Amino acid sequence: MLTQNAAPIRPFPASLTSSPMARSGTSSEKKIIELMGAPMNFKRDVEIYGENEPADYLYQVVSGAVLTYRVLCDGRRQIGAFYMPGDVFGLESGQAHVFSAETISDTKVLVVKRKALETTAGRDSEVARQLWELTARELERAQDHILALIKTAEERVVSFLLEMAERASREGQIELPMSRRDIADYLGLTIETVSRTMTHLESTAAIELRTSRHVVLKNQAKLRRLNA
Amino acid sequence: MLTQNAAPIRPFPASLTSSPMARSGTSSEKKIIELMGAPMNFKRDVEIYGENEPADYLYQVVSGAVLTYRVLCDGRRQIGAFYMPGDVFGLESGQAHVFSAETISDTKVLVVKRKALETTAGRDSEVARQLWELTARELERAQDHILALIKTAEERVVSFLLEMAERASREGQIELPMSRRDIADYLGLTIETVSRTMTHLESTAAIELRTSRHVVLKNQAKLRRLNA
DNA sequence: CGACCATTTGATATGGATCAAGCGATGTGG
DNA sequence: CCACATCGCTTGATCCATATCAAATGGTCG
Repeated sequence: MLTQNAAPIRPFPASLTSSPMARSGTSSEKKIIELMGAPMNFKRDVEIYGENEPADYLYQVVSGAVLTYRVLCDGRRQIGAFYMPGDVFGLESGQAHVFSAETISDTKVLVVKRKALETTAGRDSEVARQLWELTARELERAQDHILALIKTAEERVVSFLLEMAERASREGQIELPMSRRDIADYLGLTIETVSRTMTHLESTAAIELRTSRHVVLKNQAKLRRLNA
Repeated sequence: MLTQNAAPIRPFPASLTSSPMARSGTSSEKKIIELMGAPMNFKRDVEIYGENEPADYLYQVVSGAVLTYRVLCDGRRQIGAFYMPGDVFGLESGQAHVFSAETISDTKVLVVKRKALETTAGRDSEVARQLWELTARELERAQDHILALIKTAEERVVSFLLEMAERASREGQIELPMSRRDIADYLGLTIETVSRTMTHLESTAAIELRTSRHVVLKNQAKLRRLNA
């Protein structure tokens, strides 16, 4: 009945002490993690961190994809977000992670020690601003997610597709890294409903399913109308 | 079919220029707005700001209560959050508000010009940290809200009651400032379902409804069990 | 090629929405 | 101060979107 998978393998790079570099007038956009991060690789379906573990690191996806989730006592799983190349995850206000994070494809990330960042932020207001902005963007994403969750099944699926299109498409073609189960748990639906809705969207010529993971947006105007 | 009400009256205090004060090593916890804020009063059911208006101010509730919401094109309303005394709202990452804010009782707030705060944050890392923390807390709240929205009706209502109990109760007695409609739009349910669920919780002795707005938590253990 | 897993499709069940009264508290005008 | 109108809440009856249960299909990897 549980939705989990993933063997918990969680190696950390030995080389992650407070790096003593870069603190001058770094006004270059979104570069903190790029500058300070240590690269790390994960296989697909591997846990990067678990709920309740200390939130000591911040991650940026370089390639691949990651999702975060929480599980209710009876096994229902809520996916918090999907992270694609460029996205930052691992931000938490408290000391411990509220979500678990796991890869959905082979993934390369940059990792930064959170303490190091916060220390730097104390000195460099530009770094502080960037951290704030990351959190604010994450908040905005969560708010959009909330909005999606009050919609009908079809609207949720459409929001999802449009969101993915914005983030991971090449001219209306989306290559979904996640399974139907993941999509369902993100949207608060069942896999059957997600699947049926996709099929229905295809039958109305709004999309085309080259394969179950490869979606072509045939009629974006229509999709936007369906998005409520 | 629309859920709106509230006449849009939106006065701003003339006295809100970047105040030139307080910038030293203010390490006093959560005091930025208290220090810099100008008091303002609103009657009940009054709009404080609207979606798409410039997000120039930050607010802290002193007394009363405020809610934020978005409306979909067909009138469905999603309430983002309820703000009680001490809570800060109006934080936005972009230049414009994504939510509207309106009072649900006569309300006193403290108002700070956002630019002033951000300028201060550029100089004072403590202020920057506080701004960040506020945003992070808001994010956490949104994430909990998401989790609530995948649950059953009863679980949603219970989460809501427990949340309110944490924030606005005196020994298990909650005085709800919001209507059933507001609760329903917060939880993604109908007023009928909220009402029925409350009645059902009362019939199982989990709560007592002194009046429709005055809830007594009779059996918190049971409620917590029902919360999933 | 065969086993396995993800996805789709089909049949049925159900939780919550919708439609429709009733009821009780609050406020207003006579 | 009371009669009445109003509004917010509750309760009841029915409907429907989505869940659940079940099976078929298809794609992938040894």
